[in-house]
Amino acid sequence: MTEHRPTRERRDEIIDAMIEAMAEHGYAKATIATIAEAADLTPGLLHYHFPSKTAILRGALHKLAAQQEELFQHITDAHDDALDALDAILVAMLAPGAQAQPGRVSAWVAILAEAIRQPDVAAELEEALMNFREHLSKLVAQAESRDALDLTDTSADALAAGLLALFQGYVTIGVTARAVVPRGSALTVARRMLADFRT
Amino acid sequence: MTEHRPTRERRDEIIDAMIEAMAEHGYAKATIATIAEAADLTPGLLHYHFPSKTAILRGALHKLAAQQEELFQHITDAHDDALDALDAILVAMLAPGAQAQPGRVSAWVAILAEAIRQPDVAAELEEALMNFREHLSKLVAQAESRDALDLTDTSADALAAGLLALFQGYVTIGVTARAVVPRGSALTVARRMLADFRT
Amino acid sequence: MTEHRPTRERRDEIIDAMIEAMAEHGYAKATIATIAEAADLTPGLLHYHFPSKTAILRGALHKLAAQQEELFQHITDAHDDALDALDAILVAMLAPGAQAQPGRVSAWVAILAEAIRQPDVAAELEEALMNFREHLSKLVAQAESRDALDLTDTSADALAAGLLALFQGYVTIGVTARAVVPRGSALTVARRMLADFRT
Amino acid sequence: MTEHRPTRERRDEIIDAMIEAMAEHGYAKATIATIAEAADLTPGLLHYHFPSKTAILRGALHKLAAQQEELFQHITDAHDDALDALDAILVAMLAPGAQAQPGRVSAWVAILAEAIRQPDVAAELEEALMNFREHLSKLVAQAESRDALDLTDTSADALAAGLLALFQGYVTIGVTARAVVPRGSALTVARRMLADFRT
DNA sequence: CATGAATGAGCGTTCATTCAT
DNA sequence: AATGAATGAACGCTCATTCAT
Repeated sequence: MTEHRPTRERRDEIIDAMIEAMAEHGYAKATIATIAEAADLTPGLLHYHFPSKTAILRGALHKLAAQQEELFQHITDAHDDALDALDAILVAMLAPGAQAQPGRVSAWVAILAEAIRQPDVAAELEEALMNFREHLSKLVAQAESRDALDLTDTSADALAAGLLALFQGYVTIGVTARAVVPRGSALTVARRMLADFRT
Repeated sequence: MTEHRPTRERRDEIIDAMIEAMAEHGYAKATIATIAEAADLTPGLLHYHFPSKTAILRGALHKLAAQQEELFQHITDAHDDALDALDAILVAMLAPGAQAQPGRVSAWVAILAEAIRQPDVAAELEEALMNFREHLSKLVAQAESRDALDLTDTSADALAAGLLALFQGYVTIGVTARAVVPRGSALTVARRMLADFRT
Repeated sequence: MTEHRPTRERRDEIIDAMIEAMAEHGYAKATIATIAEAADLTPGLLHYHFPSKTAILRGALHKLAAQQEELFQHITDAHDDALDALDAILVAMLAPGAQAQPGRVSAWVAILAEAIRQPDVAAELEEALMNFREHLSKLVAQAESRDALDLTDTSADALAAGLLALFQGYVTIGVTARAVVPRGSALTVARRMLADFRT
Repeated sequence: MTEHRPTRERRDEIIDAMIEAMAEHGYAKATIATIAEAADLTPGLLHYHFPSKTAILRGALHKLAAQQEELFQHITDAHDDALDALDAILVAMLAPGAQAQPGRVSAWVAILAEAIRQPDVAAELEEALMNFREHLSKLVAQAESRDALDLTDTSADALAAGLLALFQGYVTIGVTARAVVPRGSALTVARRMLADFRT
């Protein structure tokens, strides 16, 4: 019999189990039973701690986003110059072997797909992406204010969104059709895509 | 009673019905019954023409890809200069209102999600993306050969893949979290991302 | 394997099976599986023919009410005099052994209980009871027009509703606490309750 | 943390909570968790004080019946004449607005429904109804002994049961199909139904 | 080719009850 | 006496697939 533990900890375990399950099978096949088994729990317990499967999914999305945001923040803190920080983020997202946890990426893409048909997931996703964009936007704006970037005809938000789209696209293709992107080319290309904005 | 018609036409109708159904509800809710109704057929008949639901999905992916490829080809044929053609493709993919059929985009993203867990779908998707890349790659290579593009440190395939990733990312975000991308910014940003490669 | 049959017939079989199951166990315990087994069908088939369990319940209510109404009509047709018809209905409802099918009565009470929490069932029930009342009301009004009944201070609808309440009460108590009503007393008492209205 | 209190009081609180919960949602939706919340207790504690959910239900039935019996007794005590007391009970049960607590009535009908499938509940219900009948029976017998009622061809128990059926029927219809009974007609009709027994 | 009823495994969810603390 | 996490069986329902006609 499973030991008793406070809800807070159990919820976290369940979320981790869902991420794990989604990484392998996508959301639809990440059944309550599968998740429960992965966490060595019973199906009933999952619904004791969460009102629905979607709620677990939202929890997973929130956690993945928080970890990503944490990574961005960590990189940002480690660099004095905004442009350096931006480049370091490019490296973290696109360098070969950067996606250290391919499972997490699969889980992320699975969440994207769910967002299409579950409005509450879409809302949570939008919030997360908005946070990422804000983070990138701040760096871009800082660089511009030091005349390190030229945003003529466009805006910090626009460029940040473009970078986000680039990340998202590379990641998605990486999971579904790896061979399309020449090995190691993502970082190089992304850097040159950013180059024209540099002064 | 529905009139008898050759398999080839029926298959096409079924595929259209699946695309339509997926556009509205995603893959999971695009049930055989729903598709059958949309195509004004009976569930049994779908399995007469296709061995499985996945097979219909592959057909849908194939058709959407073919239509996209056709669009690329049409644009390419209409421009003498490779760089002009590339720009026209950017416009077609990213200009505001370019995604004239948001349903098709939803269907496309739904297919992406399925590709994660269905290897045969992933294979078909990879083939389609590879074709797109080849098309873009050819245009890039042509432009380079005329010294209109500078691919130092990278390759035509790499740049083509980057553009593809950018399209994919913008499209995905557009469907799931529209507010993240400032209205009308996609095309402008994409053009400047390409600018550094121009000579 | 069960033979194929048109939906109309299957629906009727399923409704009968639900009535049977409710008679024995009430609605909550009349599970889809139980009903299916009683009709020698598979659970999935029940949902092929009905959208929900409640829909089957509504069907059962409709059928029971129709049969009751048919009985009323048959009795009415068999008597020239409205008062004779009313008395014959009292006999049919309250005479000892009148409730030839105690199971049907149990099913009816189970439906009553469901009507409390399912608004759509309540609506269907109200319609059925209204029909009964109308039928009794017409008989009462006929009798009054021939000066066989005196409705001073009240109305045909009111008396009809009172009779309905009396039926309902006797039937309910008969199913849940039989010993409370002295054997054979229901018809006698009901007749005397009606007596004061007679001229 | 809830203060410790003797079992007797806790049991009463739990029973009240169940009545409250049933009034709103019927028996099936009156879950242990809901009841516990309403009583500001924990689920585990309910099973400390009661062996099962049915036991709580029996307690609720007992309490509602006791309150009804108390009302009957109070009315009886307030009238010297048995016939006056009977009439006052009719008023209390059937006058418009008499059912001051519609929730209690809903709870009562919900209990009726449970009695169909739970024999121990049926036994408790029968006992309660028997007590009501005895009470009415005593009043009827008293009136007869004073030659105020004529029970030729029937008995005090029979008439008492008939009145009980009438109450039950009006109450049941009132909860499930209010429109069937013309507003304010119940008391008038019931009085005339009793009239023929009067001397 | 075509129909649509039939199948059955599997899904998310509920909930009375148990039990370690 | 009290907590609240844990259990597990059962529920209504979905749906790709099969098949008699």
